[in-house]
Amino acid sequence: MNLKDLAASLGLSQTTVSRALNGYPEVSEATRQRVQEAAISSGYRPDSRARSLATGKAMAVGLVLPMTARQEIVNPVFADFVAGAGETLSTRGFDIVLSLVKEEDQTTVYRSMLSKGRVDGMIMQAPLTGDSRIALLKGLGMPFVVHGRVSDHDEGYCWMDMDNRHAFHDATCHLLDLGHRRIALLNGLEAMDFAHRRRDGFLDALSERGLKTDPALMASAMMTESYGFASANQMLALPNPPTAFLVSSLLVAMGAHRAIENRGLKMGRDVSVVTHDDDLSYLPNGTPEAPIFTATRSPVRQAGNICAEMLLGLIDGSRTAPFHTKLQASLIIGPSTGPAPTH
Amino acid sequence: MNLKDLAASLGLSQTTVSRALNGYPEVSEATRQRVQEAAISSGYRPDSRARSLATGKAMAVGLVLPMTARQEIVNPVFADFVAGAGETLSTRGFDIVLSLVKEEDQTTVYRSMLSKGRVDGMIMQAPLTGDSRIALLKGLGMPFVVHGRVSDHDEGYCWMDMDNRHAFHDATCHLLDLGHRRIALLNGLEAMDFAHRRRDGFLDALSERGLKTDPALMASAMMTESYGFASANQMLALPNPPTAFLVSSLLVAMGAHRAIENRGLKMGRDVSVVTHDDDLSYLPNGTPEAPIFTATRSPVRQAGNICAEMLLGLIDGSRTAPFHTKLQASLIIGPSTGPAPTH
DNA sequence: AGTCGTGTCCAAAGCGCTTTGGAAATGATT
DNA sequence: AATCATTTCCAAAGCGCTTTGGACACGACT
Repeated sequence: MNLKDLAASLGLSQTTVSRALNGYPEVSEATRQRVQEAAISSGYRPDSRARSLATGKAMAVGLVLPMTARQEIVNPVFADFVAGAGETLSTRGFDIVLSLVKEEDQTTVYRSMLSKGRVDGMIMQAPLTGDSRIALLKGLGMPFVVHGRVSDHDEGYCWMDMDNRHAFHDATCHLLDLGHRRIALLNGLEAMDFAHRRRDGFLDALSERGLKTDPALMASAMMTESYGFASANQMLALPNPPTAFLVSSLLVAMGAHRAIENRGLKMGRDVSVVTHDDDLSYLPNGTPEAPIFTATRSPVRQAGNICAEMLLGLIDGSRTAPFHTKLQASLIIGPSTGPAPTH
Repeated sequence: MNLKDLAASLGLSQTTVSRALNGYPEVSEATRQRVQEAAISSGYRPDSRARSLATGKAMAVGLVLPMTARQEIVNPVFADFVAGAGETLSTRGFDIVLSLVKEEDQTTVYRSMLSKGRVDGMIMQAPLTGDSRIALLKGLGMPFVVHGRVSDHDEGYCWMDMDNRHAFHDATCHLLDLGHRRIALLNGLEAMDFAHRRRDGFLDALSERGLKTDPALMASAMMTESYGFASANQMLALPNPPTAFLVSSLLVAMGAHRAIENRGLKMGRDVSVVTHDDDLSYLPNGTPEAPIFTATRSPVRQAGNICAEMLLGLIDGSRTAPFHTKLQASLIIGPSTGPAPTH
């Protein structure tokens, strides 16, 4: 059943039926009523392609996310981010078209987006340092928003980012204020741009207080629980072990926690831990009333909301690129931090 | 730059240009060469809507996933599942259109899919017990595959499922064989269909050996680390505590592990733990050589591959619904299980 | 009676592609 | 030289919608 058939069955023109269905005023209320009923009872569903072709609007946005084929790992924040973006987009009638991009095949990059008209704009997630995909997106001449940014090149496009540098700077200061002097950094893969910024925040805070960094207390890897366990365990075995850990994700913090307990130490008393918390729905940091870890929190779901909102502004023309949004993480104090032990 | 312009600039007809670009044989190699070069240099990108309208194929599949608005939780396996499905689909030129469906608004359910032509088929994830969405999908008259199934109604549509009942039956037997008699079940939300099946497998194994179940040793909730910690902790405090835990997810198992260690017990010696492991990329169960937990493993990413493959078969007509795929989990033996302590 | 809105509807022209049913040119065969 | 198959190309008809530019009827106002 298409519009033509529906119009014929009603003895009306396609124009009138289309207008009746889409709420245009040039049609009498009685006719509109009649048309709507017929549409429902006949199970008429408009063809989105035809409509999109006629209107020029796809009513969809593309979401491109990297899949490093080598490591076969999927970004754990993805689910919550997409939930946030989807939430915002669906209230405005937009769909999400996923584009899983393997890093290496730059030729077929954005294949789905390569054919025109599928989406009205794009959101890019998790840029790497010096990510070339941004230039690619610019070349497509389509509105886009980046979740995160590329350090050496953060102008000329829209991005939304958490202030990673500031968050880790503050977290480090918090530990320093508690008297900690040997602070370890368990960072994410430094190929990711945000990890870069976090390290900078950490290092700046230390050098502001005239402290030197110990390379043995800095690790960087994919953010898994096992990594947290192994590297914390190793650092705690050093002759001069750290009294505090600054950690890049809750999962890694859980590993560090395990390593601490495993050595008969108590987190928050013998060793302090501050972690970043993306506030993933399936990985809560305890409860709001009783967090497990002291954390710099920035809900990634909200980031999804904001990116979507920004992109929609770009698409409907109410805003023009480039503009940016920077979010500040909030420092949540939990029982995982305490004064540096004195001995 | 559209096909018409491109054809005009080459002095050819649209027909010929279209055929040259799409690899039809009715065009000379020289012309094809010329056309392809012109297409690239002019930055021609075909309009997917127009193409889709003309061919009748959308070259996209819809992925509907529930978002229980109440709990605001996102299914943690989603990311890996979509990675698997996306992997398979992208090699065949298919895109993924996401549809985040809030449970309650059944009216706008599959809004994106409600307008015709956007997708050629759909994959549905994480069905609830007695999920009404399956009837809805049937009504759309479009091929679809369900990841999981609905217990009381698993005929008449395509599904792919891990044999949850069998896996948990075997895991329970494994613990029974080790001499455990008080075994606790930390299950997922029993509104989820798979949780139902897992409980059945667990209960069947117990009753086969003539053992009764203790309601105090059965918990069911969203699968978070905190839940694992809290309920394991509570059960271990019972006058007659369990000697083994059968757990529904790695995250919950980590919480249980924490509770065990927290009480000064040692996992694998004092208390055994078997968990299900979806093999999520960002949440590995140790390493392949050295798993942390004894686990029933079934990679959800592979499930994504299979669902996509099934759906593609349905779409291209090489297979016809309904048919099913049932996967068996493999039992991985790790250090988290050992003989029941005797005292 | 003539004019002017105003409300209601329609025919037809796109949107940019694929595909059908030829047509023209070329070379091979009689 | 005439016939036929082959190769190479094209005009035009969709696909199903939106939207432009009227047409027509009707009552109101001069």
